[in-house]
Amino acid sequence: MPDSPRRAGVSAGPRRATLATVAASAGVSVATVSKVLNGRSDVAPATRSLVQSLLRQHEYVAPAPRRAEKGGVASIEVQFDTDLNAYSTEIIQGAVAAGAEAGVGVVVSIRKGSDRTAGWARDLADAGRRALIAVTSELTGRQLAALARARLPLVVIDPLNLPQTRVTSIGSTNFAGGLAATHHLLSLGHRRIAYVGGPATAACNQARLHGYRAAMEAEGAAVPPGYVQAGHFRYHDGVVGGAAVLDLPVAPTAIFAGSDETALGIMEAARARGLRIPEDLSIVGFDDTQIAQMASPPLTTVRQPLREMGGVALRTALRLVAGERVDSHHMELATELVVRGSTARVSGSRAGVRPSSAAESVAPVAQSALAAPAAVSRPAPASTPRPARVSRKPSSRAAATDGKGTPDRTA
Amino acid sequence: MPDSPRRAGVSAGPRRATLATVAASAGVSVATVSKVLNGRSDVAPATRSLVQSLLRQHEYVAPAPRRAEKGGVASIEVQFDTDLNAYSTEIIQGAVAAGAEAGVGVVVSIRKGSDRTAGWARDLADAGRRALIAVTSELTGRQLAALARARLPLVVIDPLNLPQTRVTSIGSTNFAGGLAATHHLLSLGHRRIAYVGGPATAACNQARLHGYRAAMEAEGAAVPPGYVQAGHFRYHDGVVGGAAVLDLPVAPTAIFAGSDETALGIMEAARARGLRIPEDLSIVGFDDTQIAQMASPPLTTVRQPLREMGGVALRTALRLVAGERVDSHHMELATELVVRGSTARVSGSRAGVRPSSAAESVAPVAQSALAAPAAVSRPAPASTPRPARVSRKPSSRAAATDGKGTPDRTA
DNA sequence: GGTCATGTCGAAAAAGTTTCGGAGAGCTGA
DNA sequence: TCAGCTCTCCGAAACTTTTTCGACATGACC
Repeated sequence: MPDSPRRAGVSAGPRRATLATVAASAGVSVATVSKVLNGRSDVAPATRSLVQSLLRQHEYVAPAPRRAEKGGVASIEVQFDTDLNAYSTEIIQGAVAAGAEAGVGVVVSIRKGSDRTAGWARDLADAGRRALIAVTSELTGRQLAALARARLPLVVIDPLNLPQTRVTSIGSTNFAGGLAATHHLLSLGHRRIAYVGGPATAACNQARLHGYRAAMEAEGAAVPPGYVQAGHFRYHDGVVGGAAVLDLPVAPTAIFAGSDETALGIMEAARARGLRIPEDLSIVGFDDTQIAQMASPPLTTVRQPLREMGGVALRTALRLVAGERVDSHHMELATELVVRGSTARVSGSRAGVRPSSAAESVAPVAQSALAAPAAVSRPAPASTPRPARVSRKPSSRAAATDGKGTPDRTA
Repeated sequence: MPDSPRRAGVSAGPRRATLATVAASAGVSVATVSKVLNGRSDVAPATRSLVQSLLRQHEYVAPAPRRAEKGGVASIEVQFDTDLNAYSTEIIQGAVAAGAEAGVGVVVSIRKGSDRTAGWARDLADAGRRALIAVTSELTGRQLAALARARLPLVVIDPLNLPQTRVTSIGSTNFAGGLAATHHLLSLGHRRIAYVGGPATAACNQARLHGYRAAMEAEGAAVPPGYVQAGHFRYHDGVVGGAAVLDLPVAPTAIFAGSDETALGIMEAARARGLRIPEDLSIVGFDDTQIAQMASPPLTTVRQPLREMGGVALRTALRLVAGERVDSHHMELATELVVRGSTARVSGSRAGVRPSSAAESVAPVAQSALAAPAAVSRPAPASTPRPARVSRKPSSRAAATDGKGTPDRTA
C-alpha cells in the first residue's frame, strides 16, 4: 500500500503516536484518551485538557483513514479570507473544473486569519481534506507548522506575504501586467497616470506597482506624490483613491487600477465629478473578471488567467498529496492586456485613435522593457508554463470583445 | 451466533450486523470482508461479489462513524448548471457561511444537466455528500428518482421547472419584486416601461413578468408587443434585448431587467446609443448582486436575499438529512427594492415635458403605433451603429437623438 | 521437475470505541 | 458520625475493524 503509515519527511524515525503512547504519557488509560478525542462527556475537565495538550504534543493524527473517507470523500479545500467577489468566483470556477476532472470535491470556505486557531489544521484533516488551497491569505509560521503536522499540503494563490518559507504558490506575471497596462496608456499619449492599488505589503501589488513605475520611468513620465494610492483592491478603495487623485491640483488623465473592482470604483468617482470615460479619463483595470466586460464602458484591463490559476493550484495540490515533488515552489501564469472601451487617446480627440495601432505599439515596448531588467521578475525563480508574456495583439480580441457595444471609437 | 439480519424498527431486537456476521455467513474470515469493504486488491472476484451480496443482504452499515466522518466528512454539494457568476457567488457565500456554522463542508460543483447520468446520484453519496442543493437547475424525473434511491435529500434554489413533484425549493417573492420595481418606475412618471428577462419557461421569470404586468395594468399603462423580451438573465441578453426595445419605434423610457447582469447589458446598449442613465433611460435590475453597487451609475434593483437563500437551503438540507420533516415544500424569502442611481423621474422633470401629461399621451400613441406596424421591430436587429432612430417621442427626445452621444443635449 | 512470480486468503497483531462496573466525592437524614 | 444515596470520573475488558505477514495454490518459464 502506498500510504503506509509514517511516510513523512524522513521515513523511519519513531513510530507514529498512538492512543497508547499518549495515554501512557498522560498516565491515563487508552479508553480515556479515546473519549477525549471523541468529545465524550465523562471526562473531567482537568483530565481532558491534560490529554488534549499531550495529544498536540505528540502530534497525534487519526491513524486509519476509514472507509467513509477514502473512496470518494477525498476533497480539497479552497479557503478565502474575505467575502467572495468576482475574483474569487473565477478562482473557484477553475478549481471546481479541475476538481471534477480529477474526481475530487472542492470545498469552499471563508476563514479570516484569526479563525485559524490551534486545532484548525487538524480539523481540516479530520474532515477529510487532503490539501489546502489558500487564496490571497496571509499564513503565519505557526499555521504553516500546523498544516505540516497534519500532513496537509498547501498551495497558495496570490500570496500576500512573500514566500518566506517553503510554500508552493501560484501567481501571475504582475510586473509584466503593470508594465503592459501603463505602456498602453503611455502609448495613447497619457503622461499623467496614477495608480490606485492594493495593500502596500502585498507582493502582487508591489509587482504591479513596480511595473507601473518601470514603464513610467522608461518613458520619462513623472510620478508626482499622491499619484500612488494604496487600498485593498475593493470597490470602495477605488471610490476613495480615485477621488483622492482626481482632486489633486494636477489631476491625472489616466488611472491604472490594481483590480477591476477598484477600477469600477474609480469610474464612479469620475462620474460623480462629471468626467466622461474614456473621453476625459482613461482607466485600466486588473484581473479581467466578469465585471470588466459588464462595465459601461467595458473596461480595458490586464487579464489574469484566474481560472487557470485555480486549476493549476488544484492539480498542484493533488500532486503534492500524491507525494510527488513539484518542480518549482512558485509558478506564474502569463497576464495579457485586454483593450476595451475605457481607454482612449488623451484629451479625447475623437478621430485618430486606432486601437489596433495603439495595441501593436504596446508589445515591442513591453518586451524590450522587460528584457532589460531581468531582476524585476524576482518572484519567479521557477519553470513556469509560459514565462511572462506581456501583451498579445489585442486587435482582433478587442474588437470581438465589445464588438456590439462601442463602434464609435474605431471610426 | 445470532446472525439474524433484520434490525427492524424496534431498537432492542437482534444486534446490528458486523463484519463477523457477514464473514460467518459467507464462510470467509473477517479480514476478507474488511478487504472487500475497502476495495483492497487481494480478493478474488468471485469472493468479492459473494461478500458484497452478503453485505447488502445483511444491511451492513459502517458501524462506528469514526471521528473522521462525524465531524467533517459530512458534506453537502451545491450544484450549478452554468458557469459561476455574481449570482452564484452570493449563493455560495451564504451556503458556505451556514455550512461553517453547522460544521459541514460545502462542495461546489458545476454540472450541466446532461452530465447527470445514471450513476450520478450514487457517486455523490459514495463521495460522502449528505444532500444536494441544486441551483437554478432543471431536474428530470429520472434524476429525482436516482437521488431518492441514493437517499440524498434535495433542495432546489430558484427552480427552473415548476415543482412537479415533491421537491423542496427555496425562492424569493419574485412577483412582489416585479411589482415593486415596476411601481417604482411608474411612480417616477414612466409609462413606457419594457421588461427584459429570462427564459419564458422559468418560474421565477414568469413571476417577475407577471408582477410587472400586474403593476402596469393597475396603472393603466400599456405593454405593447416587443416590450417584453426573453433571454437567459445574462449580460449578453441585456445587450440584445435592450437594443431590441430601444430600437422600437416607440422606445421605452424605462426598462425593468430580470437580473442585474441583464441590466448592465442594457446599460451598455443604452450607452452605445448615446442615452444617458438615468436622465434618458431608467433601469431597474434584479438580484442586487455585487455588480449592482459597482455599476456606474449604481443600479437601482430588487434585492433578492441570495445569501440568506443559500443559508436557508443549506440548513433545510441538513434538516432533511436528519430526517426531520420540513414545514413547507417551498419557501420564499422577501425581496426588497433598493433605489440607487439608475432611475430618475421621466425626462428629467425639466420644463417642456410635464411627465404626467406626457405619460397620459403616451399610452394611446403607443397603442396605435403598435397596431399598425408589425414590421417595425425588424429593421434594427442588434448592431445598428446609429440609425436616425425612427421615432422617438419627438417632444423632448428628438434633440437627444442626434446629439451624437454627448451631453450637449441637456443645454 | 525446479523455481519463481502472482493471486488469494486468514491468523494474529494493532488501533480505536464502547460498555459497564467500581472507586471516590459529596450530600442528606437520623 | 455514619449509613445510604447519587453522581462524576475512570479503566478493564469486550468488541469492531484494519493491516501485516505468512501460507498455500496455481501457472509460467527455464
